Amino acid sequence: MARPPADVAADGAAPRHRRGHGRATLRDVAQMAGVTAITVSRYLRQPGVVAPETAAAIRAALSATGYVPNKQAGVLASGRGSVVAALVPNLAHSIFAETLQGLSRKLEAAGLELLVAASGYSVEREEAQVRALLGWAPRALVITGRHHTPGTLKLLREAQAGGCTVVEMWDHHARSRDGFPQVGFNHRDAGRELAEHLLAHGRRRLVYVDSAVAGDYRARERGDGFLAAAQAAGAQVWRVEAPAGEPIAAGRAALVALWGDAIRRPDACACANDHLGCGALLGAQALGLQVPQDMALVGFGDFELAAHLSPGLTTLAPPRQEIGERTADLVLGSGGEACTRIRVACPLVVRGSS
Amino acid sequence: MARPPADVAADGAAPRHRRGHGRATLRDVAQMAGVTAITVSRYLRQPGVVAPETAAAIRAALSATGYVPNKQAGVLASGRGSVVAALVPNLAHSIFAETLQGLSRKLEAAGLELLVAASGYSVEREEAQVRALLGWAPRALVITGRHHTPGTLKLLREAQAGGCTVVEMWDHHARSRDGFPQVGFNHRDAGRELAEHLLAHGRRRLVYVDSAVAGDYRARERGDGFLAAAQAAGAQVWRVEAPAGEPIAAGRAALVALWGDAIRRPDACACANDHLGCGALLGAQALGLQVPQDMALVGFGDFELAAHLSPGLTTLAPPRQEIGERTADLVLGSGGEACTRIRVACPLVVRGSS
DNA sequence: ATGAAAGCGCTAACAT
DNA sequence: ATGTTAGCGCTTTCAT
Repeated sequence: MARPPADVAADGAAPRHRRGHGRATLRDVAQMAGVTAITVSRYLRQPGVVAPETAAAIRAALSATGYVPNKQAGVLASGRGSVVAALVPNLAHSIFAETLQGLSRKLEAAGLELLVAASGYSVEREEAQVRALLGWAPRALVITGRHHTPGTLKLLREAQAGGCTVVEMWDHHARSRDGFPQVGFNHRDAGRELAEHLLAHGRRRLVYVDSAVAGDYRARERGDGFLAAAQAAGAQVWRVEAPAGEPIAAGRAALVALWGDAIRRPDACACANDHLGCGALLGAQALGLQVPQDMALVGFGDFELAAHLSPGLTTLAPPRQEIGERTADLVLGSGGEACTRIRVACPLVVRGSS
Repeated sequence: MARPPADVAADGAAPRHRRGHGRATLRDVAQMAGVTAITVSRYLRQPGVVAPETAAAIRAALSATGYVPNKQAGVLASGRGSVVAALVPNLAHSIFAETLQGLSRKLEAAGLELLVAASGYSVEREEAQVRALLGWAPRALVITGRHHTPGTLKLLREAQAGGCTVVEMWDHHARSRDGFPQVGFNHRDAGRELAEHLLAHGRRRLVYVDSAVAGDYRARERGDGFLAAAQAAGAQVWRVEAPAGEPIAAGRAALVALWGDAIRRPDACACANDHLGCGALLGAQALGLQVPQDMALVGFGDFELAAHLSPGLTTLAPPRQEIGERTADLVLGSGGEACTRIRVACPLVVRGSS
């Protein structure tokens, strides 16, 4: 243990209780090395500026004490933090988890740390989390999507004004009202692409199975694009909502219900995501349908399962990790300051289901 | 000394160098409310102790300024932080992502925040990350597994001594040399259980396909348990390593190689994880084998894919989210201080592949 | 119920 | 190349 018992009598006045948590501080290291705190501080940041002998003494003291710098103090004193805060709907969803992994990897290389929170697709929770995250004075705040409460927007704008880089990921919109940097793709266009694919294959009775998750507006927008494109082509098209609950089972149930409706039976079905899509595929097979002959199926997300069913599920493949990496570039300022609205590709992956 | 109000109009005289990042502080709020900073601070923490009128004035000032408390300052002054740091091998692996989601959800409810990092299965990177994370004086440090470098162990012990709760998750060992709280299950036992299942079904030529990831010692330990149990039963058993690269393809390749070896062809194959296992299953099907007649297959992890192939892959289902939740309980001190070594169940899920 | 003083551990600015 | 001083924004302790 490095630190002498709680108080020092050199002061003359009665020392108050020491409040620290007992770990070695810069002063402890400095005393041991026979210098003052600022010298150690300087050594830590630019080892070159201290004299070689001093450096050696400091190195010795550093390892003898097992010194770990207190970052809160550093941030407070310097005004610049090394934390990046990221807010996603759910940490476990593979698309966001992979994005965070990409983000984390690049940030780590730059010495930044990642503070995360999950909003559960609720904009109210999102606002509370943004407030809490901003309390750390992060260097950047990465948020999912472009739909936020007015309160959140206010917080984001203030943070931005205070020098915090704000990035919206997983979306891309040419005329976004708030104007934050973005890294993503347009979900309306994505939905449109799925419809056009099905139309090109001769489908004329299209249905969009929407997510049951209330706050998933990106799924909703894909549906909007899907419906618009199908209507523009003069095809029949409508939208249903998947039942709540476990998404693969929900997709299955949705498909069974759709097929059961003899009056308005679709010949193609687009699902809001690949979980629903794979469920629908499994449901179709359970019903003995031929996919894609009886029913074409497409999804969104390119989840792992989609590639390994047979037939495979046709889907759109967002570059999950790349979104995180490009976001990190933006945060690090190495992405080219010129373009702060990055559109990533979201290619169609055609498999057997369509 | 006296800091001019934040919104000074007559700022001209360059009032010292102000180092703050311009956001409203407690003092700004206090001035506007006609009280001092400490009163606002108290109001924030225990609204009941201030007079109703004062409270009203403070509330008004709070929302007028859009005050966001600076947590670094709070932690520094109070000595108790609200950050929990978590270190996993990879944020994108579903098992860890779900654990983090469970952890995050429970911590959020308690007002704690989550700082994450990914070690990439490297104990050296782990040590660097632990050092960096401890710099935030976290209330708790959650780490994956019980194998660490001596340097990491030293850091962990010092942190623990300084009041930081240290938890090892995803492992459980009765006589762990370092003695940190744990939340997990024993991987040797898990491997043994897989072997016993296969032996009980009459298999006598068993192979364990180990992970190619160098630092995945838990996979290695499952293999140890698997081999020990098979040997104890007098069965033939050996271990191979999956090829490096994308794990489903690797599992496939491993199975093809195994079947191709006519001299030592197994009748059952346990894979280090379900990615390899599903790959092996797909490989067996590609070869035209009957699963499980020609070859029984088991995996580990209960990844989503395992349930949806046909036949389904028999596997061990670790309670991924529960591990995060129980870890949170430990961190929050609500898990019952009595037992700091929590063993969670990891049930065998028998499907068609065995 | 509110305030004043002190200081958490560190770094920016201004010395030397 | 190293030290001194002041202060980041907040909360503690001790007063009123």
